[in-house]
Amino acid sequence: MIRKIYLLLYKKFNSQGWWPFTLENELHPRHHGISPRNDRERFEIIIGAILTQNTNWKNVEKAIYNLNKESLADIKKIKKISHKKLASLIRPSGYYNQKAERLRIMAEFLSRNPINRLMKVGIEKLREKLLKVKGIGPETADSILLYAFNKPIFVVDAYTKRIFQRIGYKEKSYEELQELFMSNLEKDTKLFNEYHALLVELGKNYCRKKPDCKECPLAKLCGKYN
DNA sequence: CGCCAGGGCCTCA
DNA sequence: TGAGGCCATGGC
Repeated sequence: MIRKIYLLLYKKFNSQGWWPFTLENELHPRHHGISPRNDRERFEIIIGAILTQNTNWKNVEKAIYNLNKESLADIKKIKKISHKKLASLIRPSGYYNQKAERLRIMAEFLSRNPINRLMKVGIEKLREKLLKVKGIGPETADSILLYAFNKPIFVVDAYTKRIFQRIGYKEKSYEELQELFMSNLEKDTKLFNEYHALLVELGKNYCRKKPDCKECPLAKLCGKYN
C-alpha cells in the first residue's frame, strides 16, 4: 500500500526535483532535480531546512534571496554576521530571532564538524549528532540528512501526518510514521526524496486542513473520503 | 479580517 | 510522552 500510494502520487504530480536550491549565478532557489554538489549548495539547503520550520516556503525563498544577495550561504560569514543583521535579512521567513540564532548555532556546529567530514559519518550517528544541535528536531535533521547529505532516510512532516491519519493509518508519532515508510520501501535516497516531495505537493494542493477530495489521487483508498 | 504555513523548545503534569 | 504556550511573517 505504501508503494501504491507513491505510484499514484507520482502519476498525478510527476517528479518534483527536490530540494530547491540556488546555483552559483542565481539568487532565487529553484527545483533543479539534481543533488547539491558543493558545500555552498549543501549549506543553503541546511539554511532552508531551518528557515522553513512551520513556515510557508514562499516566505523562505525571500529570506534566502536576501542572504544570497550578500553571498551569505557561507558558514564562516554566518558565524561572523551580527544577530541584528542576520535577523533582518531572514525576517520574511518568520520567527526571525529564533531562526537567526539557530542558523548561527548550526554554522558553529558545521565549523567544528566540516561538511566533507560529516558526509563520511554513518547515517545513524550523523542523525544523533544533528539532533543534539539546538534548534534541530527530527524533521529538520532528516531533511538535512536526505536532501543535503543524500542519505536514505524518510522525512515525516505535518503533511505526512495529516495525509496518513486521514487515509486511516494508526501510526501517530514521528518515529512510528517514519518506520512505516522505512520498513515498507527499499532504502533508496531518490525514492525517499521524491516521496516526501510528492506528499508535500498533495498536502498543499488537496489534503489541506480543509481537504479538497474531489480530484485527490488518493481519494479511492482514503478512509476519510470513503 | 482570520487562517495557515515543508517545527522545535520549554514547562508542567 | 504529551498537551499547551511561544515564536512571526506574508499570502490568500
